[in-house]
Amino acid sequence: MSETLRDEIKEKILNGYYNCEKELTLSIFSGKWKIVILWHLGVEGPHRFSELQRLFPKISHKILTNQLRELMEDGIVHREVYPEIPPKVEYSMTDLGMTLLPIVEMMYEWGKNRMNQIKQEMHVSENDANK
Amino acid sequence: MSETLRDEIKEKILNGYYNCEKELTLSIFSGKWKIVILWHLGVEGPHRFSELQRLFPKISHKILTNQLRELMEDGIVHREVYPEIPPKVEYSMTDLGMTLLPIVEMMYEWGKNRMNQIKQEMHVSENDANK
DNA sequence: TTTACCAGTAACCTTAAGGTAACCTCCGCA
DNA sequence: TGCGGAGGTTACCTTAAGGTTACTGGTAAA
Repeated sequence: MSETLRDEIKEKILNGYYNCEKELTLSIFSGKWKIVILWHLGVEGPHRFSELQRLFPKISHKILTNQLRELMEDGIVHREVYPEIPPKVEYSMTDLGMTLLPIVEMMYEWGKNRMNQIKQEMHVSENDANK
Repeated sequence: MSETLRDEIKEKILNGYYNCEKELTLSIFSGKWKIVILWHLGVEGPHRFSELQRLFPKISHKILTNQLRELMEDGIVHREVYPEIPPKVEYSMTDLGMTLLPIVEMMYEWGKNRMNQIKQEMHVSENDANK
């Protein structure tokens, strides 16, 4: 089977876990940090591990490794090791990963609009409370 | 604050849990059955509870209720109760929900393409194994 | 009288995702 | 001698999502 897909996902495909192909897509980028990682790698280009750490101060070392590894196994992200001292490891989007970007961008636009609506409603209800 | 958003999500917004607005979007439709529910309601129109159950034989009663309730709380799905015997409850997309459909459709297209690639690679590797 | 339909609720259990904290390695440098 | 920076791994813990099972209500049909 495909060499660029996590075993867990392969299993789900074979077991008929998915009702529809869109759930495959969701499996790829659902993960607490994945879409933001994709965004940075896709829009800004390759990043070192420590750069990503600095971008997301709240993510722990292990979790970042983990999220990147899964993205790699799914063929979305490429890992390039430079044999230097101290080590340098760069993560970048694969061609396949880039095809995911339009979806992420739509999610960004939708989320931005929705967030604005929510904040407006929030202010309205604050005013209501002050009556 | 907004009356059409789950308390859990409101909390996440206030706590600065999200790094970016796209994660709000993801929160809305990440859930094992949500995107397929959205798809059916969005493309085919309103459905009764029992119709949805028949569409997804593997989903349990409680889980379906749960997924629908969350979608309602987030303002994506509308619930209409008809005071009949036996009870009739119809679920449909809200206007807000419909704005989510393009994203779901892109996820479907991406997933379909990716699934085809995977199946091709699968056959290739099967042939390799038979050499 | 019992069964089935339709929708919902509550108690409980299981698993996987996310997170913490400690370790390791290789080297340069003070 | 020992610290610091690069990236990584391991053991362990916590939480929430998903799931099973069994209960409720009212009525119509067998």
